[in-house]
Amino acid sequence: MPELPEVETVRRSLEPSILGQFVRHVILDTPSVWRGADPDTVTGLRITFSKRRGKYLLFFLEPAGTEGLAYWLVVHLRMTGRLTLQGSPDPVRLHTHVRIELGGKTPQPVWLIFQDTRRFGHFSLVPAQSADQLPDVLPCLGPEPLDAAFDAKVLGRQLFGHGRLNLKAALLNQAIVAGIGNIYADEILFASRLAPDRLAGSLDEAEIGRLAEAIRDVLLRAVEQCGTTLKDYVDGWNRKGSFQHCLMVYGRAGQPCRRCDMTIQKKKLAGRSTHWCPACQPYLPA
DNA sequence: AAACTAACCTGGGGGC
DNA sequence: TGCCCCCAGGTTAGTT
Repeated sequence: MPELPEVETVRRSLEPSILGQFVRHVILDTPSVWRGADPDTVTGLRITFSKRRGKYLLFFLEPAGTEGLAYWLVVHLRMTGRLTLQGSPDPVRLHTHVRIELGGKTPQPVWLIFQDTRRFGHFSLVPAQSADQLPDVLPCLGPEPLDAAFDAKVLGRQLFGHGRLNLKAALLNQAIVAGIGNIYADEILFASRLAPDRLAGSLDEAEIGRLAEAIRDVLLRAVEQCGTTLKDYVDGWNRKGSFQHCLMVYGRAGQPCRRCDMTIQKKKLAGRSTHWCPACQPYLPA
């Protein structure tokens, strides 16, 4: 489920309630979702910083005094993971895997709850050098598309060497650009008027420019709308996103294109269902 | 290098 | 109502 806009929305919704809080207690209901250092290691540490990198959420945990190690708590929600806040550890809803009690800043404790139906999501707890140095448990990730530095030149450089990869696969490749998943890949390609099966190496300069612009534009608009809720996704306070109302192609196979009325097509590409408008996104450049 | 499959999991929907 | 198959927002590993 969660792609960059959803993960960013979760991060922003959690931040005010968890920054500056101390970890009081970690209840690990499903041990297999936890990797790295023992959960008890973080008891007494304070959350001082949160960050998103691609689809990863990172929390920086610092010791209260000068003694002890700092840690990164790295979370990936995969398809159905949810990170929400509640006032108590109960009720324990179905598919709850981790419950973390936070306190110290607020009079009442706050509980950070991790639920994940499919159990693909996971936590990694790793020692940290500094908040500037991201942990090496993160895989190789491409540039952040919402960073100011991201532009056509950066995208062109990232695509170089992947000339024979189709655009759908290229956008889904986290090492080329971080944070794009199946929904936004299709929406981005529609916005840039490029066919999903065009090869990355076949783009001219103008097309790379359109693609870079569409990546930023679609993701920014989706963040403004607090993400896309199709089924499971909610933010830290159980609120749904609203970008599902803005989708132009994803999930619209057989329906008329919102721009030209042509029927939206669907086929499997890069192993994922891919939606596009054959008129707005002709295979051959217009 | 890239395409393809299966794997990790659970649940929902469609067809019969 | 129930069963079977396919599908799902992600990623990795193994194979051709």
